[in-house]
Amino acid sequence: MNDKSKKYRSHCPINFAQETFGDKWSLLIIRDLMFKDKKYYGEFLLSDEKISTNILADRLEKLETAGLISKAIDAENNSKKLYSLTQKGLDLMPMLIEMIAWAAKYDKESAAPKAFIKQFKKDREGLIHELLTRLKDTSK
Amino acid sequence: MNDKSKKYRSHCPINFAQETFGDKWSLLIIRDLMFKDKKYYGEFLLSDEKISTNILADRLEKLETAGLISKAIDAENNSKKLYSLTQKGLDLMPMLIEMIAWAAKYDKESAAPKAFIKQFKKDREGLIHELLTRLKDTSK
DNA sequence: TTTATCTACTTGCATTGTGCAAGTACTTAT
DNA sequence: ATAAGTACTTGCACAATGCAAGTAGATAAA
Repeated sequence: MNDKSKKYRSHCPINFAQETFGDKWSLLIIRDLMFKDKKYYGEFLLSDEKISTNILADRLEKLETAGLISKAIDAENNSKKLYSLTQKGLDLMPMLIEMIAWAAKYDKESAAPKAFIKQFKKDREGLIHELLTRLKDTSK
Repeated sequence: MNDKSKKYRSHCPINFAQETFGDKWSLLIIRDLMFKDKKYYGEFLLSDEKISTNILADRLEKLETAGLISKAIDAENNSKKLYSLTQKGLDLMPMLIEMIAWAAKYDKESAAPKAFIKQFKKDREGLIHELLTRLKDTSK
């Protein structure tokens, strides 16, 4: 996309979300940033789902354009770039947590940690708060 | 897919969700069933995003195979088929509500009803309960 | 200081998915 | 008996994805 004139199929909120991060890969990148403390290009490439490098580059750029993530030079190594979630990206956490809870319920082989699901059922708000706090700490 | 051997890229819950309904159209169909009281093939075709008929047929089949929706003959008209959400599909409501809230926050032109967002902020659980109750009533 | 390695990409091409237009089959209304 | 409604299927062009290979700048090792 060269200009800012992205045309949405509609302004239905579900559609807006869909068009922003609803492809096969974007949410996996956000997951890696949000729950797996990944920060570097090379780390995203290592995820189980085996994203290919051209798609990763494309999605990182789209997510940055959409304002969900931001990119910076790593202070300790100028050849590395540091990716992180913006507030807009962090605000997806409640949605992702509901998604995880749903998948944990319906996927018999779900890899969702049991402690996570247990805490979700007991204290959803506390879980979200804890995760956000941890994210801010690790990015310092 | 001919057999049951669907191979997931991983059993990460985010990925499971993604592979179940993470294409460009599935969530819009679920939205129509969940919030817009649509039930018939022809009604889905009329949505603002203009899904094409071959894609709609394909997604309805996939969603049924995935157990998110079910299909029945309309009692009042044998040429019509009645689509509805299963429990597995209904269980996506919390996630969709979070998605709507996120999109309403970040899309300046969001079509999300203000009353909806207001109630979400004030009483999320009550909103979900109300919506589920209404769905069960209208399907009677 | 040259060479290798690391990191983040880009490019090319085959395969797969999507979008549009048209057609079909069964059911209901006239 | 004929037309219209409903839910699809088919064919083909175009776009997105997936894989393999290549490139460019920064850092580390000889």
